[in-house]
Amino acid sequence: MDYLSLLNPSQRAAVENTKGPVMIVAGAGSGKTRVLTYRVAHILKEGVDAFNILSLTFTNKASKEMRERIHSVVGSEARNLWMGTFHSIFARILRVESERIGYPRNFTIYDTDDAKSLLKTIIKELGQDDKLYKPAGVLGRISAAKNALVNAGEYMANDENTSFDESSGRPMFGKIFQMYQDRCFKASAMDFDDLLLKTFELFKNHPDVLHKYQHQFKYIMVDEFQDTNQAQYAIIKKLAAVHQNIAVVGDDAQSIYAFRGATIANILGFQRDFSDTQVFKLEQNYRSSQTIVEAAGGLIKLNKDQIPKKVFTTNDVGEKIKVLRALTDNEEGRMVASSIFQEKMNSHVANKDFAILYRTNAQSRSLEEALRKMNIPYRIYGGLSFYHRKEIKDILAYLRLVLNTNDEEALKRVINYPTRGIGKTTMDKVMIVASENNISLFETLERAREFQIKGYDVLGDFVLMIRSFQTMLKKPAYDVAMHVAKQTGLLKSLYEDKTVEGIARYENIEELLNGLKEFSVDDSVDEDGVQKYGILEEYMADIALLTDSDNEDPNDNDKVTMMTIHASKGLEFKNVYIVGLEENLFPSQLSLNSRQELEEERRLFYVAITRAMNKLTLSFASSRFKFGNITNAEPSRFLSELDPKFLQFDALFSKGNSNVQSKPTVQTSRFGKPLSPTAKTPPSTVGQRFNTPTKPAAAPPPAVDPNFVGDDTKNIQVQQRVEHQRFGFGSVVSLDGIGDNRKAEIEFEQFGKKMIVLKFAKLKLL
DNA sequence: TCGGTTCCCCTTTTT
DNA sequence: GGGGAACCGA
Repeated sequence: MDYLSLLNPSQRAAVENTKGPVMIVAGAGSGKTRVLTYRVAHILKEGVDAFNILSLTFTNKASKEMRERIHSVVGSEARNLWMGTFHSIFARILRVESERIGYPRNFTIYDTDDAKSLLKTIIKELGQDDKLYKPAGVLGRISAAKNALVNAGEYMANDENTSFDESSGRPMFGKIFQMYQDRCFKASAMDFDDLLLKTFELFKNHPDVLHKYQHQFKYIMVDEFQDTNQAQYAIIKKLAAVHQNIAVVGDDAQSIYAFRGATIANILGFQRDFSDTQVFKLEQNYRSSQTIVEAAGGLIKLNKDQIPKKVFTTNDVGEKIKVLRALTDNEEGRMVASSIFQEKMNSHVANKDFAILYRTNAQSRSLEEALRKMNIPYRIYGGLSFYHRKEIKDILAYLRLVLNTNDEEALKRVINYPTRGIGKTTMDKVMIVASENNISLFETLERAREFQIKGYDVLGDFVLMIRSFQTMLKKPAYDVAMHVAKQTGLLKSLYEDKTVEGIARYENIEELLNGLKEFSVDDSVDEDGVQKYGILEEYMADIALLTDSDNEDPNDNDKVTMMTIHASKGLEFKNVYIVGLEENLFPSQLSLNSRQELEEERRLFYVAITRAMNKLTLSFASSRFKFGNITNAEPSRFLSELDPKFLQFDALFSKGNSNVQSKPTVQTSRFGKPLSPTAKTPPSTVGQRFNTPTKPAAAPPPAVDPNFVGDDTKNIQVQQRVEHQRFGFGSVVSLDGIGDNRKAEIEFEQFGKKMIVLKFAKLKLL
């Protein structure tokens, strides 16, 4: 295959210059994956062994896709490439080298839930308040430290850290960090960040190990370089130090993980650390229409932090970007669904050519509902992924425990599920004994009788059960898992649950077991001609870092894609809908504190726009459900940051509302209050054609007085008598929250107690 | 100890 | 509007 002829000059240069440090600045849609693919193929054609090539990507999806594409160029040799995510490649190295850092080879990888749960346990053990030391917050700070290559000991030794924690009222932070590390170690577990930090430390403290990998990886490639953090960069810098054949590919305009420690400084650092770096810029966009490319380019220019480049395209001008305005989030869903339906009818595009992108996972609900009603098949990526479902985590926890009885989080999860009479009291006792004797929970269970723990017989049964599973570990993974599912009673308890959710859970377990079966069967044979099969240990190592979308059924993929913008990076679709373009949602409320954060949101919008090939539709709603309350929403500032010449507003806008784009009108449609004439929305023009159930826009409950005017509630007091536009008379019982979150608990004469968010409620003070 | 209920907090974004 | 923890009664 003459792949070189498929490349433009700068792409070709990026592929052919395989020696020395290379930086490829690749604009959106500029054929980055193609370049990376052919570059690997090219290196292989030069006679380099696949084992000597390391290619790091950011997501499983990206690495899988790239491996497949390389496979199609060079054939089965692609199998031997070291190609995967940072986390999975480093986990693999850490398992091989585990004894150097005192871990067993089959260490557990704690996911975020495990980590938070462990932190919570520690915080309670230290007698601290978990409102002050919020597990998620503590984990975030630990994570930030690790990503900056600071371990617990170093953290505590640094005055700046300790005084910061003291002044922020969290003097115990260092201690918690230290204990967390100790407990992870005792549990033979690592969290995601440990996979990076410990790899770094492994290389730093064991030069012979570093030497080995430095010489093994003669060629290194890093995709999405703009999203690497300090730890990731430090590791690849070490690995590349000998051969210096390192190519990084990235686009600063698509850097959207600064919140997680990714730093653009790596791009600048690279050229400093590798002084003779060749830089190639890929600026021709092959993906999107001119309209889309130029609209996106105009938007991203508003950012101060960026490396200047000029992305251009020779594609058609294409259609304008449509902007849909809805009254509610539900209507937004209907409008998007109708639009997709219509588009399919008119242009004969497949479901899989559509993507709906949103800022937060929570937005998927209204869209799902609308698509379902119109019988449009869809698939949601991310969110509560398969491996995070309770029933899946339960069975995996059993399997984790069988492989690693030190795994405290797994043990706590399954010890009383299905219930076997081991409750909180017993477990509290077990945990105390364990920590007094400095032994694991599992060992404590084994010696429960010796420690005179009440209920030692039941505990003993549990231990025996786990031990009996361990005798099967050399059998195919599927056999073990099936046995575990049956013996623990887990399968039975799910089978007996005939609720809709129960059936779904049972099916999920079936799906997991099917996956295991597939994994267990291996059509190859070993040297002795014996059929090989996958064992549990291998399976668990494989899936620990899988989050979603890897068990895709290729025969069942003509579906509309729904995902967060973050998850969409690197993908492309013919028709893209970006929904929820509202202030405080996109850009996120939490990003409004600094220019840097706002610019990251803008880059995120840039990423979203540039996913689209042919048609792009943006939408927003004037009101949206948030925390169970209807909240008003203003159109996003990002809408007015797009050059209006690229936009086409839907019918609503044209009706005497010409300036709506620069200064969006906000409708207060809360609780069915009649809308001003301009906003009297007919069902969206597309919606009408398809019999969407005639929509009572905001689904308003009881009638309200349209002329009701609320008072300023700034000085509201407890016991204040009030009148609510819907609930009538009542008095304030208590007040809570500050600023926009200020809430009042009000006892209404006819409706009882209600929690009212003052910002949105219309209250008369009496 | 357990199951049901209330209540609280929540929302970025992901490996 | 939902999930999870805390709370409560049997």
